[in-house]
Amino acid sequence: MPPAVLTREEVVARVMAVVRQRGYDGASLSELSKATGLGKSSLYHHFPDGKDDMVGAVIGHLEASLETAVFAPLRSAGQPAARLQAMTATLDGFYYGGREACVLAILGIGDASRRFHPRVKKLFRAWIDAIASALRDAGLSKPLAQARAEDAIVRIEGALVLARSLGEPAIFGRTLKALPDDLLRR
Amino acid sequence: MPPAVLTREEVVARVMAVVRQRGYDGASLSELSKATGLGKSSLYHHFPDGKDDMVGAVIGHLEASLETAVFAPLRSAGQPAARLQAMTATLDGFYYGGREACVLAILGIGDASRRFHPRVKKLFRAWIDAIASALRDAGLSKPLAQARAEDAIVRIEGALVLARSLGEPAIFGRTLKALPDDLLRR
DNA sequence: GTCTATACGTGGATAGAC
DNA sequence: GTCTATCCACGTATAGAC
Repeated sequence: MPPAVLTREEVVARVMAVVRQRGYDGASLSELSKATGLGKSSLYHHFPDGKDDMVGAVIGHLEASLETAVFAPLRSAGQPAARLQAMTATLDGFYYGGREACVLAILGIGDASRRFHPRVKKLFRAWIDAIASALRDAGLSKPLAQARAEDAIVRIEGALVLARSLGEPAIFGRTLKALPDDLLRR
Repeated sequence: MPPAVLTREEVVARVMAVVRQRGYDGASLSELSKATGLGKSSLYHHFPDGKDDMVGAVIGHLEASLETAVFAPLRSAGQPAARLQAMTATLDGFYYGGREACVLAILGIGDASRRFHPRVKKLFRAWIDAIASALRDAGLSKPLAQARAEDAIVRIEGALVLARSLGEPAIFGRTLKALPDDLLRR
């Protein structure tokens, strides 16, 4: 094994990939070690509190990358419809066209949920607020924008669950495609 | 501990409750033992292949109870709108008003997904078909009924994820309430 | 059918050399 | 910063008495 040229970012990305596929409890240190190319001790060097720290870093990464890649564009100055389409395009990439699960949803299960609930909740709230902001700019009332924004997340998360359960990623794509118009319709 | 007056049904129900809250990997034998009031050895007496067997029994229970409580009514002879409302009422109970996760979604994560994917997929398909049957009876075209039925599951599963992630069960209730009209609109 | 006791692997975590 | 070696707890699973 080469002397680990991975940046912290890359290590965190690989930890996220494992957690995404195996769940928090299913993500063992051995597997995380294999996935990152770092021995267990090295992992503890970078993440003194173990798995908790690693997943904390994953959430931190999500907080940052969602903010810049999803939330900020949703709040920007362009056409609301275009902003929503930008979001769906980005999400299609994030979730590999519906083939990968949502880390936030995964972290709502079992032990992880108690540990990370506050941050997960905050992230979902920020996401909802960002979508609602685009909808308000399109002329929707505040309560309607809020409700539709929540519905957007509902459909995104649900589409991921169903697409993966059926082994039909296309369901996610269809859902994303319909989303902007459905949200903006009056 | 009394000589276990629990029926197999009750044992399976308690296993399901644990899996629902902790996930497949998080559901340890010790916890299952505590929850059922049966020692580990007793569990192996009833379920020789261990956790796999137990979760298999949980899925069997779901196959049966969803068929009688959800699918069959959806295919029955009443008004389509009434059949859909019956479904949402039943689901509200199944999921404790949005406070409990969906076992099928839980089983799509990690190890469990490989093991149980075929049965989970079949169950989702049967559910979609049953909803589509009600929508066809309401006059929708076959492809539209199919797409809307998939969207129904998308929203149900997504609402469960979001309601639990935000700690706002009401999101699930709102989603259920809007569902019949949304599905039937043309 | 249920229990106690136990075997054996793996999980998370640490010590200490390099 | 990374490794090897090791620790202990807990996980799954089994044996065998009652």
